[in-house]
Amino acid sequence: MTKEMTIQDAFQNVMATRGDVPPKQQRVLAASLALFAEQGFSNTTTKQIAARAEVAEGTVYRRYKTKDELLAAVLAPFVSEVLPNLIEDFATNIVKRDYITRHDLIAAVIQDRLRFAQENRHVLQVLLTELLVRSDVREQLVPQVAPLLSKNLYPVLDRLKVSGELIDWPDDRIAQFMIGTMLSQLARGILANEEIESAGPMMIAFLEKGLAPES
Amino acid sequence: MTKEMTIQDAFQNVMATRGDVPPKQQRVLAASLALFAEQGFSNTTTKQIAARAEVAEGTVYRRYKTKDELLAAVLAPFVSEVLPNLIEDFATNIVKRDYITRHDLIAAVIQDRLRFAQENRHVLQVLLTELLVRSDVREQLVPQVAPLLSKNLYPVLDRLKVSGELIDWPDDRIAQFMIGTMLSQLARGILANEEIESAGPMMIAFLEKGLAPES
DNA sequence: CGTTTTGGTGAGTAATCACTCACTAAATAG
DNA sequence: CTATTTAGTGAGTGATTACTCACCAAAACG
Repeated sequence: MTKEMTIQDAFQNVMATRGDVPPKQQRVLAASLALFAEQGFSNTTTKQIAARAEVAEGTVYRRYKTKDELLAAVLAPFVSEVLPNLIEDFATNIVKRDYITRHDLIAAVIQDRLRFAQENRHVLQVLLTELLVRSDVREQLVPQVAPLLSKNLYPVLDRLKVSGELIDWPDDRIAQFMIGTMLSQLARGILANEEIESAGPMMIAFLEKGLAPES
Repeated sequence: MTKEMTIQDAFQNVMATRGDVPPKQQRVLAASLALFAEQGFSNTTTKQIAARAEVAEGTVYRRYKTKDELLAAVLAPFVSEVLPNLIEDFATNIVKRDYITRHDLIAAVIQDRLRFAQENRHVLQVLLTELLVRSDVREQLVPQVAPLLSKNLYPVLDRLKVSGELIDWPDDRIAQFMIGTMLSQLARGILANEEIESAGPMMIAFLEKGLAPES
């Protein structure tokens, strides 16, 4: 029942809210995402975007007044729609069970999120790059994502700690190790042009043992 | 006995080889590294570099003919001197012991490398960012780093697998999880402006359990 | 129907960029 | 000493950039 929402879905969500977006504007957004992922934001010119979207350069500036607004328009729906939906969906699915094992939790996190990372790897790559380079992006996104984890993931972790299923480390540290393990797979996908999916079972086993409580 | 070589040492090594480099050129390299880390390579202008190094803009181009060469000059000594030294040093220290436990290995990797990451976090940040964005950097560095791991780390891993100290997974997967765990800490340092050092013991415990052989 | 609004165009512009070059200063060589 | 090389300078340059604007076409409105 997990939603497999891609960035395209999110675009359409946002668009549905604001009336339908003309097709050429959608092409501009798609071209921007593709080029930002391939070359990075600041190595991409508005001329290139116009060329790939097959529109005039003026069209690029019709809706978004600056290149920065264009970046925001690409990333914002992902952060404010896609990501929250995914996390909340995960939380409600896990929380409603009476009893959760460590394996349940980790398998759920890894399997769904790995698919998600595979589908949205372009946005993730752009987001990651800009996080490293631009402090303004950092300062906007960190306070938006952090509470999502606090509200949805951390309560589940606490439940598992109480029932002796999970090691008693700070929630943010456990989250760090889970995210880091997935990140390593994403990095591998980018560096070696490798498929992400197949490593699932090993990642689950690794996390399951690494996060087991002290015997 | 681990060498704590910083990028400055590496600069001086390379400089010693090629005769002494004039002080203004060193200032150019230092200013470049600082600005690349703060703003990213392509958001940094040669004018800014000249200003921070307090030299004329022409001086920036005296030794390095293009901005790209300047990036290479900043990254190259790190990859071709600092990194190999570190890895080989680690390997010889570990290999000469008769018997290694999983704990020995992981503690050695984490403790030394964490210090290293802390000291060289600026170069690492630049390197990481450009790896995400520029395929030419990727294609130059991957084949230079991969054999280092194959020659120095993988034999040690194999020994541990044989003696039942380590889970029987492919070497590259084990390396991935170790690197990923450290990367997660680096990411945390960048995102939250947090000190890196303190998390050592938890990272060691996490990896030690996660990489234990199946009971 | 005329009028207004909306989406789209592409030549044009001011600013900025990486990079050059003619030149000076000083060190080194012979 | 002169001659040559090396380090450094900063005004200048052509190319490129993000962005603008006068204009057009068609749809929506009344």
